[in-house]
Parts: sequence; C-alpha cells; structure tokens
Amino acid sequence: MLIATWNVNSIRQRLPHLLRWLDEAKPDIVCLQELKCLDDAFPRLEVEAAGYHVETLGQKTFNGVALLSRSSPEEVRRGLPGDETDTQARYLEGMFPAGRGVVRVASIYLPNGNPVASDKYPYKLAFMERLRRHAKALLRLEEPLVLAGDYNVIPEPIDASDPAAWVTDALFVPQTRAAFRGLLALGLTEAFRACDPAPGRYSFWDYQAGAFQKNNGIRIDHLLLSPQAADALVGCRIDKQTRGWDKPSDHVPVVAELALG
DNA sequence: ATGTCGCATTCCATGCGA
Repeated sequence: MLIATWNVNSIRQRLPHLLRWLDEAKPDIVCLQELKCLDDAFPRLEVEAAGYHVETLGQKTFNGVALLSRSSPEEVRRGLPGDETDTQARYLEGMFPAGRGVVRVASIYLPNGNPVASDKYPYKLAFMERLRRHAKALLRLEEPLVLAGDYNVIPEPIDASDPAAWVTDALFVPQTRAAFRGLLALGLTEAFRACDPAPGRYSFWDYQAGAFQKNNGIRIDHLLLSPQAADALVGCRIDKQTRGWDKPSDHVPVVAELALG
C-alpha cells in the first residue's frame, strides 16, 4: 500500500499535475495540503474520475487539507482536537480499510510560524503540542497510523542544503526541532529518514533564485509512523521529478510503501 | 542577482502568506 503526502500550493492551479502524478504513481491514499479553496471549489469530479474517494477540509484563500483514497474511509475527523477556537483548516484524519485490518491516516498542514517574533510562532508551537497530545491518544489504539503532511520542520542540519541560512527561521530554530523530537519520542518513526540516510534529499525548493536547479532545498514534508505502521514499512521515496514539471508546486510528493495485510 | 507564486481586493496594482 502506497501512502503519500503532497503540499500542492493551490489545488485549482495544480490539478493537471495531481492527475498526472496519480496516474503515474498510483498511490492508495494521498494527503494533500494547501488547497487554498473552499470545499465547494475543490475539483472533486475530476479526482473521483481518476478513481479516488475525496474528503476535504477547505478554507478560503489559505490552508486546506484533503484525503484521497482508493477505498472510502470508515471514519473521518475534521480538525485537530485541543482548541475549539482554532479556525484554520490544517488537519483531516481518516480510517481506511487495509488488507484484513485498517490504517489511520492524517493529512497535516502544520503552521509555518514565521516570523519567530510574531504571534504566529506561539501558534505553531501550540499546534505541535496539540498534535503531540492527539498522537499520544491515537497510539493507544495500537493501529497502523500515518501522520503525514507539511510539517514546516527541518528536523536536522542534513535536511537543508544550507542549514546556516535557516538558524533563525521558525522551520529550524531549536524549539521547533525539540517539539518535533517530542513527537518522535512518542514512538513514531519518520519514514523517509528510516529508509535513506543520504544528504541532499529534499521535499521543498523555493521558487526564487533558481533554488531547484541548484538543489538548494529543505526536507519538511514527513510521514510519521506508529510502531504497527513502521513494522510494515517497505520503503519511502521522494517524487522529485514533479518539481521539474511546468508550473510546479514548490513541494513534491513523499511516498511511503507499507506492507499491510 | 533583492531573482517567485497564488490569492484577494484596493482590481491591470498592491499586500499578504509562504
């Protein structure tokens, strides 16, 4: 079973890329982020015609997350628990059939948090703490669980081509990295790094200054696996080629293969 | 090279978020 995450940076702008990539990669479950539209504006019919069930949590202009799946979810949760006043569309979770069992998958668009001196940064940290608490509760279910999305976190220096350029950035400051380690400390496995220890592997390249041509990127899109999912991990890859297509997203898909029977 | 993109409104120009 292939489970993927992709920040598409506007689903309406990226629909041709999404359809091409679905056809080529044939993923079973896809977590999308940055839809940048309301639910009614999501190109549902086109994605359904490609063979996918669609669940969305949209928002006008910003944010917005979706779950695409070959099989319909048995349960869906909209929004991250822990703050009823949070109106930003950043979390969508579903439980899907997988072999003889199930897999629970969340699509997460974690706040960027820049600039660190603004109120955006405490919001990011609070969101990460809410995510940690919710993940802790989900882990008690002892299910295969995949928390996938744009984490807006550079976990380690190896995950940036120029780490020095990010030292004061909300994606890389020590408190952000500590919060990410707090998630891993629950017993979650970060799928890509578990499979590939090499430097130079990125999931995002800025649109500016020829960043992609120079491979001046960062790795901020992650799939975090529960022990039951990690036990089934076969491999994980980054579909870098989509960044070279015409009018690309600044992020590319990250795809994990799980042997779930 | 201080080099881009997508969205919305202030609507062919600008501000915001990334």
